[in-house]
Amino acid sequence: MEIPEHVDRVLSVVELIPPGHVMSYGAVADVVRERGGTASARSVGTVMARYGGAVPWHRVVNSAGRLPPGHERRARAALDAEGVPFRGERVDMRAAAWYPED
DNA sequence: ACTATGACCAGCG
DNA sequence: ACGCTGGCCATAG
Repeated sequence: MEIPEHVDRVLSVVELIPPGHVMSYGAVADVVRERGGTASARSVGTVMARYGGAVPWHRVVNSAGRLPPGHERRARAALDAEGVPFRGERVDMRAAAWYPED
């Protein structure tokens, strides 16, 4: 099967996220655009839903720090193991949010 | 916490 | 190319 270009761009950004940190869908979209591609928060979510299995998808959360619907359990376990700080059910974005330097 | 509205993009006919 | 639809969103009220 065929992997579209924009999908590859999104996935390569997600791969950059270091363990112990997270990025929001919107932030990933921003980086993709900085890199000359096109993306929106929602399109990133769609890509993750379909092709996220090959990358650290659990490091991508929404801007409120909520985990992806249907994967809360697994994401929580993975993030927990990496030492990502939580505030109740949500990731503490202030402490865990990450953005690439260049 | 919940709803409503906005905005953007890929997929499909 | 074009319009339509829906999405693991964002933000304001």
